[in-house]
Amino acid sequence: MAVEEKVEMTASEREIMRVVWTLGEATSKDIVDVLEAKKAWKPATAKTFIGRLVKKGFLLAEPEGNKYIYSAAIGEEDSVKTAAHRLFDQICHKQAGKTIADMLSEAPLSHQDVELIQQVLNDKKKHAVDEVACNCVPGQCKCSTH
Amino acid sequence: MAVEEKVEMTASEREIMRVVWTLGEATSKDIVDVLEAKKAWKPATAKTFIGRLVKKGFLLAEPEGNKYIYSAAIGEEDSVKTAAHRLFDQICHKQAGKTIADMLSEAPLSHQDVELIQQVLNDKKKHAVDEVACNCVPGQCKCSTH
DNA sequence: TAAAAACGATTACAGTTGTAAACTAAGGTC
DNA sequence: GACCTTAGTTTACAACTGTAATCGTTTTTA
Repeated sequence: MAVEEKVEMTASEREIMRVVWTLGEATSKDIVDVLEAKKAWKPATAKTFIGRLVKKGFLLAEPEGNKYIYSAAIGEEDSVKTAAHRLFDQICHKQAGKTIADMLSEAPLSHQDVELIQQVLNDKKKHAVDEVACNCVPGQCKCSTH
Repeated sequence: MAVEEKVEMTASEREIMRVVWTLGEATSKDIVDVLEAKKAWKPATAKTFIGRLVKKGFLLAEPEGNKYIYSAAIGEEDSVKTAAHRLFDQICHKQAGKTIADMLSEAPLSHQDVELIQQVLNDKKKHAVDEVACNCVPGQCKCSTH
């Protein structure tokens, strides 16, 4: 089960996390260097985000000499999954299928990805329903007129 | 082509938009009533969001007597698509497939949805590549170790 | 017609976010 | 040992967000 992200991670903070997810363990210098190149952030900016991520509990800071070794407290996949959930929570369940179809049509995919998705889809075929139940409040989706 | 949302729509603002998308045209009262029921927002709160949406250009306000008739300046599907894009912009292209598979596996789908997705997937099969190109900065994804 | 209700506009105010400079303490360098 | 670099901490500050109260008008209602 995915980690519950009660606190939110912003897009900027995610940039920091990506470095840590990639490196496994990173010093602030590792992080600062990557983001200075990619986003032209000043070292102080990256450091602010590091501090906030530690405070939010997304980054672990292990003291090592006079500095810290940072590592992720949450997995990248879980985090992306949580972000995707947040998006889907904002739309009617009935629209989920269409939305996924949209994303799918625009995503760059490898043969392997296609294969994986096909497998999941096959499984879905067995459990699909005739009509997805609406999860909206009256007046907040067109289900009645569907 | 999807509308470019340079300005962002927050989750709270999207709640307002959903009412308008559903009703097509709405008065502030229509909106206030739905959100008062769903989110327990005070009328003033909903009105603040309405004002911000108008300023951001997501809502059109047509004067009608002493009030306004609100309508959406952007389609719901486009908006959801844009939001999905923003999410995918935050992850490595190589992860798109896996992420879609995750979302797919958790989404509530109807037979019709499954059919639609299967069609898109079939099309994808023809254009899938052997390996998706990484769109990351060095140090920000594990492509080198893939 | 005087009071009440409704509507939009203005103001408020704390918390979050993006962006960073300044400060401080520890370590390495000449 | 005096100084520069480095890492972390503190402070700054404007914009955006969530959450609303209040104000000024207009419209409805008793």
